[in-house]
Amino acid sequence: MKYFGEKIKDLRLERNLPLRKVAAYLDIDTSILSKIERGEREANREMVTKAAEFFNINEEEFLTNFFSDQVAKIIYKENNCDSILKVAEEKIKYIKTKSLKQGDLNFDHE
Amino acid sequence: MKYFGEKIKDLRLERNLPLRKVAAYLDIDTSILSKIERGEREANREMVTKAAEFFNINEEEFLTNFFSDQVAKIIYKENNCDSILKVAEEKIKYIKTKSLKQGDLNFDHE
DNA sequence: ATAATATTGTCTATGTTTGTCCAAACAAAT
DNA sequence: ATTTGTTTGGACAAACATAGACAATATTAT
Repeated sequence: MKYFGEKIKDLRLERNLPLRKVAAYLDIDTSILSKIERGEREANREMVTKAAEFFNINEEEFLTNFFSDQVAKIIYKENNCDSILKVAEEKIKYIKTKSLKQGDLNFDHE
Repeated sequence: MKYFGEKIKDLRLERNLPLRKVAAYLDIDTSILSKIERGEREANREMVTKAAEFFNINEEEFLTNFFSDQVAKIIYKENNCDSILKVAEEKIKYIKTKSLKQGDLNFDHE
């Protein structure tokens, strides 16, 4: 049960790499990677993709970890998290079926 | 299957109120409420609470609607939404049990 | 002790969000 | 048709958040 940064760190240590190496690949400063690993800064989607590439890990797994962090972060303080997730799931299903014939619940708002 | 703003709008129209009235109670400009109703701007938690108060609606229901919007918005484009939600659920459970004895997965970052 | 690595804090640039204000568009009423 | 009330849109500015660069400090290993 680790958040994204921790996973990165684990992988990095597992392979005995310095921040420098990974940071270089992700094209960010070591200090930033350090912060990401400790949850002090947020990664972004691009970094997730690159990191999956770098560590040769299934990207989807990484993305799931990354996004679930974000979701958890938004709602973990609420006391009805379960219903929130349930409703969110329904909304997404709804969007995905509707989006075939032009979405109504438009989050993008073009 | 409506997003938060639409719900507000429905309630407002149901009761034949102008934006002005509701906006005044929420202490925001009418133009902003108009935008929220149409999904062009985001509401915030305080507005949700106040709106529940104003319309005399169960606050939790409102909050669920509000937060599920946010969750959906973040992940709806991904193709593994279901796993994301599932993992998020687990993470939250984990946080909530752990937080009794000092959380590890700290999103707040104290 | 030295060198490599990692962490931390500060600064700046940049972007995003948020609200205010005004004017245009629209609707309804008299 | 003109007035009145309502809704919407856009310009603008203030407040806020975020990312990254960099330098200083701390930690670890040899």
